[in-house]
Amino acid sequence: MNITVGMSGGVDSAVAAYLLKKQGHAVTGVFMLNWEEEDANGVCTAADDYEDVRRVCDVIDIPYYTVNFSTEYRERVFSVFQHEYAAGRTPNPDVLCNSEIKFNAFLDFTLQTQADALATGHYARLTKRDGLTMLLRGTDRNKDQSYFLCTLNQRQLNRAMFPVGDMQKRDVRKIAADIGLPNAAKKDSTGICFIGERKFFDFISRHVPTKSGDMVDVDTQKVLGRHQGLSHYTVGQRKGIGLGGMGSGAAWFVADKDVPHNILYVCQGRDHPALYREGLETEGFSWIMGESPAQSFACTAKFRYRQQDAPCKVVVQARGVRVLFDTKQRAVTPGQYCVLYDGEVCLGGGVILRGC
RNA sequence: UGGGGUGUAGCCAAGUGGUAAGGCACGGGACUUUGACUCCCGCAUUCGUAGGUUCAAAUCCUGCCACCCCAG
Repeated sequence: MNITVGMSGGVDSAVAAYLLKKQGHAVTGVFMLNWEEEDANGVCTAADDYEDVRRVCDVIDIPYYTVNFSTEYRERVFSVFQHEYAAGRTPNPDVLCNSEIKFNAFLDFTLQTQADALATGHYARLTKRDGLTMLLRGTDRNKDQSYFLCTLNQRQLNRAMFPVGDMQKRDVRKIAADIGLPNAAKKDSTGICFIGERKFFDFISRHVPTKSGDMVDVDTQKVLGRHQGLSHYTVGQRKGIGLGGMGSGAAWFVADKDVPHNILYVCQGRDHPALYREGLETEGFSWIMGESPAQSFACTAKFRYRQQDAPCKVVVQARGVRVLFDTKQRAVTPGQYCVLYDGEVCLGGGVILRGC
């Protein structure tokens, strides 16, 4: 097969490319440049990453080149990111990036280049069942990235390959080291995909209009201070509230946001009841199989990445799903994705409209 | 300008003669392909201020300053 590997400069995609080449496929490494802003130090990290791609591909001995989807990224991912924050929600741009850029704009592009499939270094697995492509959690429980792939559809998954999805991260690094890949010990990348680690407060300030307002105690309704713009806060957040020396002495957390009135509601104590929700509703829901398994059913849910699965009941609604947790969950956050799982199988995901 | 009280880090607050607890906030790091959470580390040579007593004072004494309360 002719396989294009989306290469980031990291070990996972590098080893993915190596494994496919070793299996006899015709592999081409492609580096995507989707964000052209320098970081706080004036450094363009993408240049360093591409340099790693070059060196890796030389070692593996495969052709490589770079493509630029920064326009598509800005229009289809970043604009949504901005609108969501402006609306008081906390978006997950990386989920959107997978469905709109990597496995959409980029996938289409690679197919036009005669590639048969697009491989990435994601920790997730694919398997066929009844003619459908199922998305499974990555074998490495600590690295599982199926959450980020929750909105991919059959068309996209049918052309996708995740060569390291059934491996442990440490084994991936070992292979990288064994074959002499220069990035074998490179630190895992973090931050928004393609944008990278940022001082988030400043980043939001630059890209989203913010307006300061009152911080109100959810219990007493008293104004305790000023917030610096609702977009800077996420439900359940502790950092940045700046309150101290009051009440019980415990830390304060963001309980809720009133966007129309520009009020940040805060509460004291990590386990304050105001932080808990019985369930949630999503706006729309993307089913991996194309449709829901039933009108209502039991399964587990993650409503943020790297969170333990919460057992729940799901009811499919006209738009989206309604999820009722077996036990109350802390900090259900509008804008984040609620991803459903049936054991190893990722059923799909939808954006959280509200906790309830 | 009679009486009483209080002044310890950005905030709250232990400590009443033996060489500055703790919490919150904040900063840094770890974790992490979102944002958060979490964890770890750091954070008052100094206790309103000026003197005095003492081997030794945030702790005792005196003056001054500030704030609060009661009475005027």
